[in-house]
Amino acid sequence: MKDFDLNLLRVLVVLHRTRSVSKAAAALGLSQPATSLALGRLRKALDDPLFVRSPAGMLPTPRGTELANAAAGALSDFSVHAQSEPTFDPATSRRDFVVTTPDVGELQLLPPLMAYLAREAPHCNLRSEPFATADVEAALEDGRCDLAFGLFPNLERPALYTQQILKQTIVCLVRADHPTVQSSRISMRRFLELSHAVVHPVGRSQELFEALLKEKGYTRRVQLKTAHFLSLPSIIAVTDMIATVPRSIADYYTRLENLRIVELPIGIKPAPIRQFWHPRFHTDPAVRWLRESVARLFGTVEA
DNA sequence: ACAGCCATATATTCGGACCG
DNA sequence: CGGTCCGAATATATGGCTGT
Repeated sequence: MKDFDLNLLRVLVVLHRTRSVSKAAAALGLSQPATSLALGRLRKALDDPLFVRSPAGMLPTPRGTELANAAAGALSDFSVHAQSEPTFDPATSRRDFVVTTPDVGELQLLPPLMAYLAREAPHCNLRSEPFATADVEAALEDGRCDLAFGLFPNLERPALYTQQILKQTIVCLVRADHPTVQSSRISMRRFLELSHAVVHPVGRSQELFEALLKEKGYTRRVQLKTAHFLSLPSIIAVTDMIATVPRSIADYYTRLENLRIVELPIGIKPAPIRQFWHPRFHTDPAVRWLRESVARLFGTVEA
C-alpha cells in the first residue's frame, strides 16, 4: 500500500459511477487507454478484477463497490477539510493540551491558566509533562508538546518561536523572626556569613545566580542542597538559613509560612520567562489559541 | 458482419536526476 | 548553471472481444 498512487482513488470512484472506462476517461479528462491502464493498476494493487464487462457496462464486483465507496468517502472527507478554514472553538473543543515547564513555571502558569481553561475551554484538558531539557525541542517539533514555558536558555534559537511573558527576578528568604536579618535588605558580608539552602539543579535562574557568585569570587556555606522547592519554606521557617529563590516562589512561600523576603545584596539581570513553540504549529488554531491565552493572562504585548 | 468498447503496443512529451 | 539522459505518464494507433 505504501506506493499506492492516490490518483487511482478518483479513477476508481468515477469508474464506479459511470460504469464505463470511456465515460470515466472523459469525466476524468484522460484518454480512454490511460483510464484503462489506471484500472489495470487498480486491479493489480487491490488484487481484484473490480469491474467485469457485461452488456450493461462495466459492472463492479462486490469488492469494487466496497472500495469505491471507501474511496469516495475518503475523498469527500478530505475535501471538506481542505475547503474549510481550520478553526478551534474553545467552548466545544475536547483538545488535550500538553505543556512543559519546570515546577517554578508551573506555579506561575497553571493557576491562572487552569482557571482560564475551566472558564473558556471547559472540555479541554491540560497535561504538564516534564520533558528532559534536551528533548523539549524535539517534543515541540513532533507535537508531543504544544508549548514550553519558562527559562530555557538552550531553546533560544531561530528553530523555535518565542515570546517573552515575564521577567524572573530572584530574592532571598529568611524566617520572619530571624535573629540577625531583621530588615528587607542585607549586606553582602552578612549574606556570605549565613548558612545557605540551595535548590539544585532544578532552578535555572538559580544556576545563573550561582554562576555570578562564582565569577565574583564569593564563597559561602551551603548547608542544605535539595532538588525540590516543596520542602524549602518549612525548612527556612524553622532554621537560620537563607535561601535564594525566584520572586514568584518567594511570594507564594511567605503566604504559607512565617517567612520574610530580603532583597539580594547584588544586582542580577532579571531572566526572561518565555513561551516557546515550533514553527510547524504557528498557524495551528488550537496551539495558537493556547499561546495567545497565555500571553493575554500575563498581559504581554506581542514582541 | 459490423459497431461499440476495452486492452495492448507504440510514440511522444514532460519533469527530474545526474554530470560536466 | 546548463545540457543530456532516463523514466513515467499520457496520447495515438491498433487489435480483439461481444452483442446485435
